[in-house]
Amino acid sequence: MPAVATRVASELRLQIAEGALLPGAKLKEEALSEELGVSRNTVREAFAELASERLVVRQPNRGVFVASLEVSDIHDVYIVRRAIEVSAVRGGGSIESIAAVRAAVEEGKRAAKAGDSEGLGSANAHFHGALVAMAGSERLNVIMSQVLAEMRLFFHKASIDGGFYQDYLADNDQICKALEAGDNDLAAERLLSYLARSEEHQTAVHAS
Amino acid sequence: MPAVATRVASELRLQIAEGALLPGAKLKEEALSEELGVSRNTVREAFAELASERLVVRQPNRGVFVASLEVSDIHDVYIVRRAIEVSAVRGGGSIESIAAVRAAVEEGKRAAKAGDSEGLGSANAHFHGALVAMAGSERLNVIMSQVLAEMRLFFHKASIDGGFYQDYLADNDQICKALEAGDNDLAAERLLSYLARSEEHQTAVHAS
DNA sequence: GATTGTTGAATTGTTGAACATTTTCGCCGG
DNA sequence: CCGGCGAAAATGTTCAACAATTCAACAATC
Repeated sequence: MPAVATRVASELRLQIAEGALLPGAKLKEEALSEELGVSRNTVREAFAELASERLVVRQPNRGVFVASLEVSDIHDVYIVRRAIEVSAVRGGGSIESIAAVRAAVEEGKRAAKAGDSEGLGSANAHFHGALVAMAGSERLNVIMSQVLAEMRLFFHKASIDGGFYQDYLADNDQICKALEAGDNDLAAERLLSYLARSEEHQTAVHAS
Repeated sequence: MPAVATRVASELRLQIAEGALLPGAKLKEEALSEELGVSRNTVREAFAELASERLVVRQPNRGVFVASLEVSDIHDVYIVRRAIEVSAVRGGGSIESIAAVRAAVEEGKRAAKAGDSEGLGSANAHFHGALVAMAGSERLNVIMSQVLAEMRLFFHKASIDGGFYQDYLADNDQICKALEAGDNDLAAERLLSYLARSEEHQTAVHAS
């Protein structure tokens, strides 16, 4: 992807992740074109990239909108997560890749101690990314990073009730311990349990 | 994606799948623009779509090329297949979704009887697509369809040695029988065995 | 009053041309 | 043989225009 279009896509990605652009918001080509000092065509190329990541949806002749996830999408996303995360965990990983998982757990602990709610969410994403990275597949990593980006779309609401990451922190530690002990099946079992609870939680938050 | 750009992308997708555009071939914007009677910008939008599907790769300032898979890519793709196909099979499916799997098996048998090698490959793709569809996840279906499209990139060479689909046909039937019997774990086990053999085969063909 | 056309402005879709930037490649001198 | 020079070619980006579509406001009809 060309340099300028990539920059524009990154900028928009950032604004979506930060919540500056809320789900459902319309992205007008001309407005963005002026605001960012690039041509409409370049904005369009950026749109194409974001659309491929499902961060925006393109409605023909109507425009592009920041993706907004329905309750059914939540379930859909968790099906994907179960498939790739559990598969990666079952396959186990190298010493280094497990160390990366451990590092993400510790990162979460530090954030918890510092009361950094933002950092906790970030560490949790790193943890699950590290799980998938154990499989050593570039494609799987890309898929997972897109899934995590999609999840940020509804984390804004979910993270309101603080302290809900606390439980997950312990889960993550347990999963990591099982991996370090070489008991991949136990790790997978714990991960499945975590994912079930997480999905339930997210669904509950968004049903209201 | 706009209408014209979509049409162009489909056209290129077809030519790649048929082997009219071989891996590594360069796609020149101006040439395609003239040939298809669309503007360069539109061709670029089509490129963006194909790049997101990994059918072409974009090398900045150098152009776009039909993707060409290395041996390491083969392994990578099979990691993804193991993750999503096995997960879907383990989760089982509805009566109708299993019927779709059965339909793909029968489609393969008909093609075999007719000596239609092309149809055999197509039926095999349908079979594995139907397996993933059991999970009922739109995202998983999209991922699988892209993986299958990628695999067509090196099927051209592999399908040369005829009769190699014959064995797979029996495998598919056995997997389907296990699903129909409700024994998802057995189906998953057989699928894993199939995937291992298939990967070995593809690797062998491409090592030469 | 509610549904249905109609009109016109706003937005997206697509084109074509122009220019900047980068790569490619032949060529020439050493 | 080769390292650099420069022209040609291809991509990256912008700009301006027009076509096609959507959308909202308003008129018309029942």
